[in-house]
Amino acid sequence: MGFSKKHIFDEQQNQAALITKVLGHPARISIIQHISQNKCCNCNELVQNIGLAQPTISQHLNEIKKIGLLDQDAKGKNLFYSINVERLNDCRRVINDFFVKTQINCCK
Amino acid sequence: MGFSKKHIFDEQQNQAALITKVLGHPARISIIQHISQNKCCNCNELVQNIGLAQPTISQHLNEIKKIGLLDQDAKGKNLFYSINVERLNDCRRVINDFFVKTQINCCK
DNA sequence: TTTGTATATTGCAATATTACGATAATAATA
DNA sequence: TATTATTATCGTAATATTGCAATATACAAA
Repeated sequence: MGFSKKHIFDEQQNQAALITKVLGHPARISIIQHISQNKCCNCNELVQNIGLAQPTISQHLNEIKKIGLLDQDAKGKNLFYSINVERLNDCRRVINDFFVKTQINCCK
Repeated sequence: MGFSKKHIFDEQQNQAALITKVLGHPARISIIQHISQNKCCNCNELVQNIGLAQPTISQHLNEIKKIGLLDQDAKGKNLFYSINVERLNDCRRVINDFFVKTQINCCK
């Protein structure tokens, strides 16, 4: 198969899984960290810094955009990325909720 | 390709990515939640409750074991799973660290 | 307009993931 | 011992992911 049977799970479960799936690659973790550390970060800088080919970085950026974590600011031929902090907090909350609920259930 | 170039990333990045990758499937989120809610939960109960075939559940359980999140207790022919709460907290900490650091970088 | 720079898209190869039927392995019970 | 119940493993099909070369696109500067 290869595909996931998403319809048998609820909204929350699919949402948590989607967010963690996007984070579930070291390149994407690294990209997010690098963008957060460098206010004006374009694709080329990521390519230089991370050591993956430009199309690969572009592809990973697209995955990260899927959960709304990236803002873009086009300045001439440059495209500067930044983290959407609100969305970052949303994601953090969703994952934290999962951990909190799981832990509470375990310990009662 | 299909494989990830893990060697170009640091320990922390790979660790965060590994944990989130394991959590990045709704079936595994669901399995973890179900085990946490039911003290004595065996494979069969998960199969009944989640609606995936027994080999599929078994496979997902193996993925979750990769990050040490599951304890097993064999009672006769039954195998009862429970959450390793220490490991759960470890994972929570790793992911939380990622979010905290990213957020701090964004807002300075 | 031509050239150069930055990013996206396309196409493809290699590998990984997801799912399940069939079967094996293990242990309790009749 | 034969049967039954529970879980793991094997094999396989379908799909997804990862990575990159080649190419396209968009914009700025010469």
